[in-house]
Amino acid sequence: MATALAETYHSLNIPTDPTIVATNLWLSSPPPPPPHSDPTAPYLSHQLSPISPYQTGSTDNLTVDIMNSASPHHHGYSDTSGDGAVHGMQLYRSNGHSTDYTTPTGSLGCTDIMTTQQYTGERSPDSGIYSPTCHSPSRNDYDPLPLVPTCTGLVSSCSDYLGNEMLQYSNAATIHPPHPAMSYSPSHYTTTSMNCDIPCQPMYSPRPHPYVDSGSPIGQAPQLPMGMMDQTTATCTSMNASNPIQFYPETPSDFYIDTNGPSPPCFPPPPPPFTTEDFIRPHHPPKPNKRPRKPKPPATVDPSEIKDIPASAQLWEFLLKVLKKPKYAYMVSWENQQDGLFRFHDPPAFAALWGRHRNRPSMTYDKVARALRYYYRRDILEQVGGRLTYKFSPRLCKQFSVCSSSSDKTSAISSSSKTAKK
DNA sequence: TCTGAATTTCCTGATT
DNA sequence: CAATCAGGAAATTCAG
Repeated sequence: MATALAETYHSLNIPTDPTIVATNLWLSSPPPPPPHSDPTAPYLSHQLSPISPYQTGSTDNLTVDIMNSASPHHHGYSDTSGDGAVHGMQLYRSNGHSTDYTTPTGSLGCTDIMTTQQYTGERSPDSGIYSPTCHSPSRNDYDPLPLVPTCTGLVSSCSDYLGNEMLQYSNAATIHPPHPAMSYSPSHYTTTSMNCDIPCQPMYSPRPHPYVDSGSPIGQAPQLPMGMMDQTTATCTSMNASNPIQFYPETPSDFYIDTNGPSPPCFPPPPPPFTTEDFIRPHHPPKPNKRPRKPKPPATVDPSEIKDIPASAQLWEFLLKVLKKPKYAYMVSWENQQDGLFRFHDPPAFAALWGRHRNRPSMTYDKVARALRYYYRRDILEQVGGRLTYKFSPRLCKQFSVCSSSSDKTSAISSSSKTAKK
């Protein structure tokens, strides 16, 4: 793939750097920046990228450690650059839940996540190091999922969409195609290949953000903060293998970002990927009791979020699959797998996941819960006392071994459950 | 086209 | 007070 990239560069008369290797997205020693950048010039490897309002410094090779934290809502970030700070990361969380984030420099403790939270950096006047700070933007000035429409820097190997109500992590910079005429497919932002011949496609369709009332002057997703990448192996695979969440190493290996001061933009910004309307909470006027149903939106290209779960899977089957995937454990996880007891930790996130699986964008936890309650009478679930806690029935657990980690016979109950009395 | 299963949607009321 | 639970009722989707 490096050969293909080199050929592309050669065809565009773009110098390549021999130190670029397939698994290295970033270089450890950026060359000096040019004296100025020409927006019309070809993208040279040493050109600067635009500086965003959320400029940060160097970027750590972040480890998102959800499973191993004390709380399922706790996310730890490792300081792989070893300087005592976690750099250049933005965290987007829009599920409305309070979360406490801890970094090597201390607890950040953001609590208001009615809007997307952003963790941005502040440069220390002494050390020049950027340290994470917590920024909870107001409802009218937050940054709604800026990565989504630009699909820049997507690493497909950890590209599971965690969703509208879920978490998206980014490091500090944005990948840009090396030339305006080029575009990247998300699938080619792997650690081993880049290709420019497939049109860039947004990973997610633009969607209304549930936490914006109106009037937000959002026209263009802002560029993500830029910073010098101080890791040479900041790849998805370097993350906690049990929690391979979506990750956007934004800077291709052949770009360098100046952290020593403001930099002029070196290429035209991408077209506005969002409109204001994309982020306005859909208005729900008062409805009569018997309301006309909204027409179902056209099916997306692939509504199934988890590829190994058939779109026709029932909710309980979907649940079992999700429960098997550690990366979704922050949404729902076993409380006692032997007993079939599980608990939702992030109900909106799971609802969004289920909704996408079924191409139901308006899915909510309330609806999921209603569907789950129907399982009581079908002896698929049984009632337990705790909030957000459900339990697969002993029949299901015993008969189909779905509650132990041994075998997967979930397909067997599909047919049998169809005979259950309504 | 019809039918039934499995939700999905909306609702009211109770509980935490 | 908000979130969640419980369950009724009706609409929707889809497979057979």
